[in-house]
Amino acid sequence: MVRKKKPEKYKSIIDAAVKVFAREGFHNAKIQDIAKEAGIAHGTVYIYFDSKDALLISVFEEKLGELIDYVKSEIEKIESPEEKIRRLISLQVEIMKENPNLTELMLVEFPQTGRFLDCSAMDRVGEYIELITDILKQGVSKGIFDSDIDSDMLATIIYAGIYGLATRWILEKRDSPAKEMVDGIANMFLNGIKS
Amino acid sequence: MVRKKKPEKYKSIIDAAVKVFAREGFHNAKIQDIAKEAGIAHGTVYIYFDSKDALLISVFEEKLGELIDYVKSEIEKIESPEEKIRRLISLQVEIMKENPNLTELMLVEFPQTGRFLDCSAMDRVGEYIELITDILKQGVSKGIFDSDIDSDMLATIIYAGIYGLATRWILEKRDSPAKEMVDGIANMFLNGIKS
Amino acid sequence: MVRKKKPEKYKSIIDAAVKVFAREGFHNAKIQDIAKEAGIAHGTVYIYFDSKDALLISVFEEKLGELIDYVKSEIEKIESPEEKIRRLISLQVEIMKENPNLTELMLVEFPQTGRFLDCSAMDRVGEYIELITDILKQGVSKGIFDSDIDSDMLATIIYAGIYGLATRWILEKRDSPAKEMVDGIANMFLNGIKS
Amino acid sequence: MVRKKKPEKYKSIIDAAVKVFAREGFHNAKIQDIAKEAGIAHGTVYIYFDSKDALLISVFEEKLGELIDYVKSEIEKIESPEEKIRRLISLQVEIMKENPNLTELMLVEFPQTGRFLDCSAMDRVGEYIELITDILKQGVSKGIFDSDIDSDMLATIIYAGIYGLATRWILEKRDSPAKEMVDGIANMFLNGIKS
DNA sequence: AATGAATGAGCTTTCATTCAT
DNA sequence: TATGAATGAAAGCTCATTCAT
Repeated sequence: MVRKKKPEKYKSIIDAAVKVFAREGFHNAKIQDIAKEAGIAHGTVYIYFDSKDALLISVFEEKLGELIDYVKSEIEKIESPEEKIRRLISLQVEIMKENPNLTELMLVEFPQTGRFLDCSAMDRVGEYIELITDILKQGVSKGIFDSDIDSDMLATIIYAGIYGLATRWILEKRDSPAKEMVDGIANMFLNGIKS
Repeated sequence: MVRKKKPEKYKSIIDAAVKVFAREGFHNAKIQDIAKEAGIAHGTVYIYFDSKDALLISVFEEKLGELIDYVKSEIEKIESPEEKIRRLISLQVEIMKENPNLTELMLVEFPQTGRFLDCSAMDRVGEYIELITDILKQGVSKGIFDSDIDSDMLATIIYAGIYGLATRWILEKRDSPAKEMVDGIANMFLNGIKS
Repeated sequence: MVRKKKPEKYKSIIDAAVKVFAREGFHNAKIQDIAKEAGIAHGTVYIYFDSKDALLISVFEEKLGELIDYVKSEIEKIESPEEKIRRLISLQVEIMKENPNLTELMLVEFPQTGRFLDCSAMDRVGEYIELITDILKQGVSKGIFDSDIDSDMLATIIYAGIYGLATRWILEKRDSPAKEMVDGIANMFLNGIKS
Repeated sequence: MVRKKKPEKYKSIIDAAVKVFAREGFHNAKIQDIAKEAGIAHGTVYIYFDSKDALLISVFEEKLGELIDYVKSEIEKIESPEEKIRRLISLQVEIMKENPNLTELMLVEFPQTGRFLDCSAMDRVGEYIELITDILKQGVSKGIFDSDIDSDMLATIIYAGIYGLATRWILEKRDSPAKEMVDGIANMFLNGIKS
């Protein structure tokens, strides 16, 4: 039997990269470390990825895609725009709790290193904001949200709020991002826009 | 606080570093480039700073301190908590517009690189959030803001919102952060918390 | 000489190696490329050859041997020493035209890389010069060539001339090595030595 | 006093490179070795040369230029075309004896590695052949050389002969390239073309 | 204080070679 | 035999830092 290039190894390198990039930062991370984390020889990394940069891009694309798809699928199950917003925020926080390394990478490393890379992952962020915009528009058309709001702008603000909150949480290594904080941010946003 | 007045060259290196770190990112920035930007030989940098890391820390401390002091002094001139919040947000945006390099550095490089540095600059951020907390508390005690709010948490959310908004603005290289957006974010926050 | 008949795949690897070594140079050539050229997996190369070096040596020995045997057999058919020299030169040029890759390898790669290899192929070159020496000696003993000439030295010069001419031809990627040039070099050599 | 980038160091790296490239071959030569040979740190090489390739190109250009200029200046002192040819050959042999490393590099490494480099040194070779062509043309116009000869072609043959002879000499590590051989090759060429 | 040539640790990347299948 | 994923030694190159001037 002829073995195929194992996709599990691809995944395991991505996962190792998430850990090491998050722990060390992209520039301080050594391919050697990632390989060690994945339990393989460092040369093997180059069978699956063209370069360290390419690995980072793949990490972003794979993981960001996964997350956004997950959030989308969860949001679709919900009818009420208000609940969608609450769910969006709590989902984000859940994800943060369960994938602190990945979150750290996305929030801290992606903006810094990603901007020098020619990378489609940036577009996924736009996609995510569109998701929020759509929810807001639904809410407006249903008369739940104030019709004065600029959905695009507000979507950005909400995204930014979650993003910024998460960043602070990450940077301060808080143990629990507090259910209260989720509700707090959700309430504030919703109070601010409800008609 | 006593601060020895720094020589001109010290300042010019800091300013050059702000530009180059923002342009290239900390890791890609070369001491050589910073020296060139400052119009000096690269060896000279080491007369004023112990290392590249130390230079980055000094940049953060000097500049972040300046900014926070400026914001504080502006806020103090205002009486109304609501207006203080509005002013805070618009100041932040003003600063962003006038110091895009510095803003970029603070928002994008500081979180990434700063966390590996043993650095007092982090504390200044806390100071800034306290500033917001104090405003909120004033508003609550004056009956302007809802007494249910958790000032600490909300301060973090507001800081995070501004931070996140700014980050997106930076990353998307928007030409104008839109007066509307400033009002939008201020209104939403204030609507959400006003009693 | 006893040579075990080599399997087809052995030959095909040698031929692929000639192409790839000539095209890329020995050091730039990858075993992978040679395998691809031969239509096999790169691991298979190591079933037939111990190492990349060994493959190069085999290429030299196989191909140089073939060529020298061919030239010898052609020369033997001719009686006149003068004609033998002319034939020798024109044969060399013919071979060059028909096997540009191999010629390039022999002329350009062999001297450079070959000298680091412990390799019997060098001896075949000596054999080739002896062939020329013998022709010259025959010519002298028949009174056709000047008896003053030092056959060994002259053989080297003639070999060198052909070699050098060919090298220039190779390096300049000339399309036609010009019948005239063959006659020119032959005439000059012969005029110079005829008694 | 401000030190300038020392040109002696540039020269010493070139000279070290000549030795090491000749000894090891370009691909086997390590920058480390060249630096050691020059008595400097390996990083220093990169102050003077952009890359290993660039170093090789510089070696070719510097040294080949020097040699050709030297030969030209010597040839100009001589009146008789016949003597010019003799001098040319003996000069080449002299140079070979005095600079065996450089000769080896020029003859063995240049054709092999040089062809992959975008390099003006190739042109200098053409210049050298033109020098021979001009001598031949002078001889023809003075009635010393046979008017039937094709100067261009013959120049190439003579160059090739010297080149090829030198190559064999190099490869066989002969101790003395024998005054006789110089005369032999000169005589043969001249007998072959004299009118 | 200022300069910039020199240093060398350390990293990414390549690819010949191995070996489990 | 044949395969090709995996290995890891080895080398080019960078750039923060030093220090003689």
